[in-house]
Amino acid sequence: MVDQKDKLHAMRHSLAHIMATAITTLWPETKLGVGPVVENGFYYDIDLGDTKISEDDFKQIETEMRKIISENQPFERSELPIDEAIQWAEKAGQTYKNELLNDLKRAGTTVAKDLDKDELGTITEGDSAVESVSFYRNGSFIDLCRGPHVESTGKVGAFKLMRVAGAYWRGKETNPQMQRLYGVAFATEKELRQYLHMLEEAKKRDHRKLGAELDLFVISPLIGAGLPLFTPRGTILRDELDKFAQSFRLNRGYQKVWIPHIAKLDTYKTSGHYEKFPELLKFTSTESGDELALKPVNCPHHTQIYASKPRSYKDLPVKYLETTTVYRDERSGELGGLSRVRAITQDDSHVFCSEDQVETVFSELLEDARTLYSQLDLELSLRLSFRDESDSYLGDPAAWDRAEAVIEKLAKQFELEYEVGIGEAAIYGPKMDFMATDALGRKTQLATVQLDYAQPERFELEYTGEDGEKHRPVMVHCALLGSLERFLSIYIEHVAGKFPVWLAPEQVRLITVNQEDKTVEFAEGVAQQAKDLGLRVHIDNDNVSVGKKIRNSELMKIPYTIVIGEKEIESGQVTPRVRSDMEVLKPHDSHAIDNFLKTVSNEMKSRTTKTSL
RNA sequence: GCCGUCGUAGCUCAGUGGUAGAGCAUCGCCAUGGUAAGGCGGGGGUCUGGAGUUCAAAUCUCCACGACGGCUCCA
Repeated sequence: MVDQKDKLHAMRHSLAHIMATAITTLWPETKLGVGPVVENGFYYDIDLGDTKISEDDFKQIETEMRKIISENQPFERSELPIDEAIQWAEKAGQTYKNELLNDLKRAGTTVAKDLDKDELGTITEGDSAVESVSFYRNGSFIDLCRGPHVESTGKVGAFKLMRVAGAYWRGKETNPQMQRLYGVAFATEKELRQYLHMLEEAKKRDHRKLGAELDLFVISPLIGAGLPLFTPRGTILRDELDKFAQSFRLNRGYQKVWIPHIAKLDTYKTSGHYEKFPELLKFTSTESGDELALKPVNCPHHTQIYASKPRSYKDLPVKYLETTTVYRDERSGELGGLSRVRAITQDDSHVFCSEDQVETVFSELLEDARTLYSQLDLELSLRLSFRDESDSYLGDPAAWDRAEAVIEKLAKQFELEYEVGIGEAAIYGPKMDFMATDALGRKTQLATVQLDYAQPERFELEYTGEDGEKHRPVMVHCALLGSLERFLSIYIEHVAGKFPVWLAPEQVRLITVNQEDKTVEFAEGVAQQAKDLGLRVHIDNDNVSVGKKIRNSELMKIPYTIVIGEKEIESGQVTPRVRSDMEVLKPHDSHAIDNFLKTVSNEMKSRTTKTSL
């Protein structure tokens, strides 16, 4: 098994070399960057000066690659002293490789992050961190490379060039931008075809496509990019999800609050956001002269509710809950569908508590997140986001250490799978992020629980302790869904638009067989019964065929469709048509109308994903 | 913001320099129906916007805007 994985890795890596070989054959002036293996394939960064590769060139490159593959050139490894390697790079005009080699010589690494830390600025003659480097040769192509590779170019499996993208040299925005050519590769043609097929399937459940088809949200270029507008159906989804996520915390004594969406700029100067985030959206009120900003976070507002009166240790923990929208000026190229937007609605909560209450508050939220996500059928894992050694964090380092220790302890206690992300912390404290895995196996951060020692300090929050002294509370930030927008982008794709009954914007559709008064009146009666049970029901009385209306209902992914005609009016029985994905025990039974509606209503209340019809 | 691709009717798309098209949707008429598309007809486009080349531009060139895929960023 491990061998297979290593072999595939070598194939992909070898393909990166073969692609570089093809490109340097076609464009001899090409300067090469790096060409590593990535998930499902490989890429190579190249710089052709003013010439740009486009996807139209792929056919030519692929043809050249196949030529190299059919020649079955052996991959030969050789070792070169570092100084000779540098000479080679200079002679070949490979400036990027030259830079890498010099870093290797100087610091023994090419990892930019490590280099930044090191203060190994000078190279003394004859002294280097690395003695020699390895090269791989196939045909006339030579590349600095650690390997390993397959034996020869003929043994690389199936591949396809996918796309070309811009990528900064060594990932730094200030560096020149190179072109990155991505390819996918698998051991066999069959696996490649399966992968490409999976991509097609993923496209079908793209939340942007489903958002339009199911009439959930729209994005108007006039209103602006990254500012989605939710239709009546989409708003039902938002509200139901939000109600569900809030219910956990309401049960634990959280109290709802409300805040305005703007604040004086001073707020964010105090909180520290102003300094750190230039994307803060500010504007000036001409009347008062006050500088105002749209809120990029909710915590400062909530701190001021806390600070509005003296607090005793007996009041703690104080728990506020609010689903509200924050505004961030994300850069234009970063926006996309609902996953990155400029108006972000968070199901946010803030707890003000003493340090010895942190653990309880935190573990309650962990518990809730676990229940919530399992009910939504999403798998969770944890990422503990801790600080790195840079100085861009607020607050006392000793407090940070305590906080990080508490978080790691809880992660272990809950026996959740976790990884530690160094440098992923928020400016004011460490975080515990919940990574949800969706139906396509992709991991996204959704829920987050964050400890904060910094903001209570900055806003000078206090409570009076048992000892009669003033103490500083600790804040715990939490969003269980994260942002409603991003959550929906994942969730819509996870369920492919087939929402469980309790979330479906329309749960029951009544289709009339004809437009006679008798039929319409009967359907209206059924609809009213359904509404009385709290169900979301629509009547389709369009003057088209029954078959067509059934199809429309199926396309809209309505859980239950029932046809109303002579038979139903006389018998008072209906034969529900159940959406194709739902587990049905006895599909074509007929049910008394009120029993049917009650069953659906119970399914809604229990938030089940199965049907008991 | 940067690199690449794309922008034709509400949607999906055809149209390579010479009179703007199809399917679906919409509207009307006929058909009054039984579990995934009934029939016929009508309306709808400054071909994203602007400038240029040309006798002639949806089509070629440049600029702007927007969308998509990446990079960078993400409180």
